[in-house]
Amino acid sequence: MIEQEIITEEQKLAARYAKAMGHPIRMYILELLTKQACCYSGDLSEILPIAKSTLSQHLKELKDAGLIQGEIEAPKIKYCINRENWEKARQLFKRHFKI
Amino acid sequence: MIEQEIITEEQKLAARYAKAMGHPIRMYILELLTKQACCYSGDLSEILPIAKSTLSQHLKELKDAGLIQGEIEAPKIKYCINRENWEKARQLFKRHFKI
DNA sequence: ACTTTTGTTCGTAATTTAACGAACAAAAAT
DNA sequence: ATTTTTGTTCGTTAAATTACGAACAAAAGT
Repeated sequence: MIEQEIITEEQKLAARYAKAMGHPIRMYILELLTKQACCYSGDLSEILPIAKSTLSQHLKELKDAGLIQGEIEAPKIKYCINRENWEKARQLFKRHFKI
Repeated sequence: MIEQEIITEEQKLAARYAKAMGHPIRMYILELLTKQACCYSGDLSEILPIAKSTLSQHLKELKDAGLIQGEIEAPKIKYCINRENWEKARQLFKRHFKI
């Protein structure tokens, strides 16, 4: 055998998504985006009690994990859920929680 | 109003659970425990490619998040899912992912 | 009483995360 | 051609995470 892997790729991916969701601010953003399709980071910046640079970091993490995507609508950026990966995450957690 | 909270307690709790799940090792442990009821940490120690002290830390995190519980069966410790909190997490993620 | 088994705690180190303000970049508006 | 708006990047700091081996503790077995 080439490599004896104990932890599956699916578990790694599920952990990756979970980690991205593992902060109240990011959980808030994700829930907002599943409720209302899209939002501008400026809107979030007004609502959330954090510096805009911090918000930018959180958005980047969600983007890097693949859970959201940003579309330029100059000079703003419109953020939406990344449907494809969101569906993947949904399936993984569905199995994880046996829903 | 006393305090203008933007982020709900449910979002905080969901983020707490997500954070606990946000590591491949912990995801593996949780999935194992949902598949086979219980396990001893010694069993995990044999399977997983990490030091037993590191495993102990991961188990403590899952315990602190409330997702698992340990029962002493001297000299071993038997770990199980914490059914009550697991159900709470399941409900939170069910809503989060609209499952 | 001693040894073994089992798992935690301690001490340490490297890395990552979270947070801020300041500086910067890009494009729209004036 | 400036100014404004918008959001990222940079530099920094503090705290948390991940990891290890060594030391320790508790209880069972000999």
